[in-house]
Amino acid sequence: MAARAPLTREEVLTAAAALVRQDGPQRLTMRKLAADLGTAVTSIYWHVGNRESLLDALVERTVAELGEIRPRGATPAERVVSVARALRRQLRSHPHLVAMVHERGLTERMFLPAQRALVHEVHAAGVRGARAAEVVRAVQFQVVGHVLVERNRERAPAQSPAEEELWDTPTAEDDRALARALAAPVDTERLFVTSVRALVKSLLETGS
Amino acid sequence: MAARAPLTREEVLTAAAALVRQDGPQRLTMRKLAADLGTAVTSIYWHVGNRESLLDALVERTVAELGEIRPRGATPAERVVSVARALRRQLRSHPHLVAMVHERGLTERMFLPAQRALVHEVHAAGVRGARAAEVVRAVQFQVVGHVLVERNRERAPAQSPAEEELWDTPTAEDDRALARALAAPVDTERLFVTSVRALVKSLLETGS
DNA sequence: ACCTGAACACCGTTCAAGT
DNA sequence: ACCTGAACACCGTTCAAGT
Repeated sequence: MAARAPLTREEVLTAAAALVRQDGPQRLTMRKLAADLGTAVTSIYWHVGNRESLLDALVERTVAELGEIRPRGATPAERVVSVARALRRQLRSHPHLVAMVHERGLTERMFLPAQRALVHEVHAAGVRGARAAEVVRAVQFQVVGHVLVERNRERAPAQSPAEEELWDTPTAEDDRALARALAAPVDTERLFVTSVRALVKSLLETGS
Repeated sequence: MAARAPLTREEVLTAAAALVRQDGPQRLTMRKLAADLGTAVTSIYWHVGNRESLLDALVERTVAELGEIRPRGATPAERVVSVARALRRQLRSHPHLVAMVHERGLTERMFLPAQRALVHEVHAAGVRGARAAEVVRAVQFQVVGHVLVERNRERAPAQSPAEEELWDTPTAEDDRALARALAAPVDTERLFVTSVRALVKSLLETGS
């Protein structure tokens, strides 16, 4: 039995990332992590401080790994929408990142990679100054909020009141097509694009 | 010392609600709850099953306590915005409800009280069927998402990169007013209204 | 500088036993 | 029907002691 090579901070982070990828941050325990690494629990503390700062470091690392965002499309509005879509795709490809960032109050962080691109496009649309800042922030809240709700619905338990009950005749006001549409599962991708497009259209076309 | 009156399910829920109101769901422990109630921990299990279903019941109870939502305003668009604002206000007056609902994957639940009102207004705007459902859902995701992000930012730790650094000259593209606006704290109420108004405007005015 | 086991102060939950 | 204490299998973290 060769003695274990000395533990490094990077090694701890990588093992923690693997654990989180499988089971989510909730289920990352210091003891399980130590077992995976083949060390004593207490060694981990020497390298990363404690669980809190371990998760901090993990968020930082994962965000840094997200690639740059390249806008696509003919008009500034289209390009803003493409930034929003790209960011959504990035976040969805790291499902637990969203939870980690949310739990740690760092939603701001999730949006940083896209901000530079967004500022550029809003400027290209001729909007500047405080108004431009408002547009950037509106898109930020829209995208991050949507992803949070989306992720949330995915891990939702069976709807507690059945959908049909919710959309009975009085609520739907005799609009059968509406009742049917609301009872059906949401096409979140489509809803996302529709919403962002609508938001951006209004915000970019309104005069100062 | 009079013997304790028999414990009831309602009593447990009320004590749990008080604990959650102060410290949030994270900090509600069965043992603390038992201590507050002056009973053995295990008595609680007899009345509410376990921690999971206790929190379920708490969410149900709190949502039921939210009042009805009355739309205000002259046009359907204005009235939809007023529903969104009312819902946001309700959710913000129960700060921990948002966290509980989110943790339990029940964001749908948060929106139910407002849905009936919203359907009515969208119909009044002449939008029906599947398109109407899309508008309702777009507003739903917008409102719930915004509140989630907002709550999240409020309990955020100190911004890890200082705001000024983020908004240095290259990123802000020589737009000093933009840099200043993005460095300043967000007026979330204003941002919320601006966003919802923009979204609703586009969605209600676009022909089918 | 790095690792270790023992120990502390917590958890949620089960269960047999009481009345 | 309702309550209890003891016990189980977990946590994160600290600390003195090792090399």
